[in-house]
Amino acid sequence: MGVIRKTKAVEVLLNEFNTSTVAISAKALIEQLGDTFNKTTIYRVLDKLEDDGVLHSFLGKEGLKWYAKCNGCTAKEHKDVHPHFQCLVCGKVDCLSINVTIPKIPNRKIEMSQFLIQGKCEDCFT
Amino acid sequence: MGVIRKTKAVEVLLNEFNTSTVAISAKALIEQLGDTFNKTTIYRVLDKLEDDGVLHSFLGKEGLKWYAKCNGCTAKEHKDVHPHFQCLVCGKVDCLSINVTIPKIPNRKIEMSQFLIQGKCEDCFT
DNA sequence: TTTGTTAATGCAACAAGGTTGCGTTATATT
DNA sequence: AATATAACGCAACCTTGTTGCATTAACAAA
Repeated sequence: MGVIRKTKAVEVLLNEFNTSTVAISAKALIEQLGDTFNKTTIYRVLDKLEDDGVLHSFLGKEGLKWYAKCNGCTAKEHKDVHPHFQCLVCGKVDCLSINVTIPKIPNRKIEMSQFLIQGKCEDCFT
Repeated sequence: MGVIRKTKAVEVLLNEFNTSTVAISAKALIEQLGDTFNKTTIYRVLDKLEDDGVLHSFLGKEGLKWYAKCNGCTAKEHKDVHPHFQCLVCGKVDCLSINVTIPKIPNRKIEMSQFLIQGKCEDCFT
C-alpha cells in the first residue's frame, strides 16, 4: 500500500476536515480546490485517507460521496456506525454522534451500514 | 400530472416487482429489458411509478438507484422507513420488514431517512 | 370504428461524478 | 547529490442518468 508522503494536497485536504463534524463532498472539494489541484489528485488523496482510517465516507443525496473525519477508527476497521444528517434546504451534511441500534437479522452477517437522515438542519429550521 | 396509460413498458416493469420484497436496480432492469425498451423509457416509467406510490426507491452501494414495491404507501406520502439489506457478495438487495427507530434530534425536522445495511445474505452466508 | 388529443416512446446527444493510463514531478531515503 | 518510487497532472474515458424533440400509440368521444 505504500507510505504516505506529506504533500501539499494531503496537507490542504486534511486541513479541510480539521474543524468539525461537518462532512464535505468530493464534489465540493473539487469546486473549491480544483484550481489548485487536479480533481484526480483530490479523489486519490481522499481514497487514501479513507484507506488509512483518517476519513470515512458515505453516500449522501443523489449518490454523492461525502467524507468526514473519523472518530476512533483505525485503518483496519471502521467501527463508526453513526448516522449522517443532510439538510434538504442548504445541503449541509454532518455526522450525528448518536448510537444507532442495528436490528438483528437472522441468517445474515452485517458488515456495515449507512444511515442517512434527511430534513431541515438547525439553521434552516424555521 | 396526467393519467397513467397501461402501456407495455408499464405492464412489463410492474410485473418485475410483483414477486417479492426483492429490490431491483434501474441498471439491472436496463440490462435485462434494454433490448425491448429504450433506457429512457425505463427510467421514466420507474419515475412515474414512484410518483404514484407504486414503487419506492433508494440508493444502494455505489449510489445506484434501486426500486421495490411499496407496502402501504400512497402517492402522497411514503411512510416506509424500513431498512434495506444489500449483500456484498451477490449484490442482491431486499427490503427488511423491520421497524427502525429514528433517533430524536433537537432543532431538526426529519423528513425522510435511508438505512442501508450491508453484509452477507442468507444465501451467501457460509 | 374512425377521429382527435396527448401521454408515452425512441433516438441521439448531453451532463455529472468519478476512474484509468501514462508520462512527469517531487518527496523522502541513502 | 543520487536514487527509488509515491504522488501528480493531463487527457481521455466510463457509467448512470437526463433532456429535447419528433414519432407512435392509448384511450375517450363522436
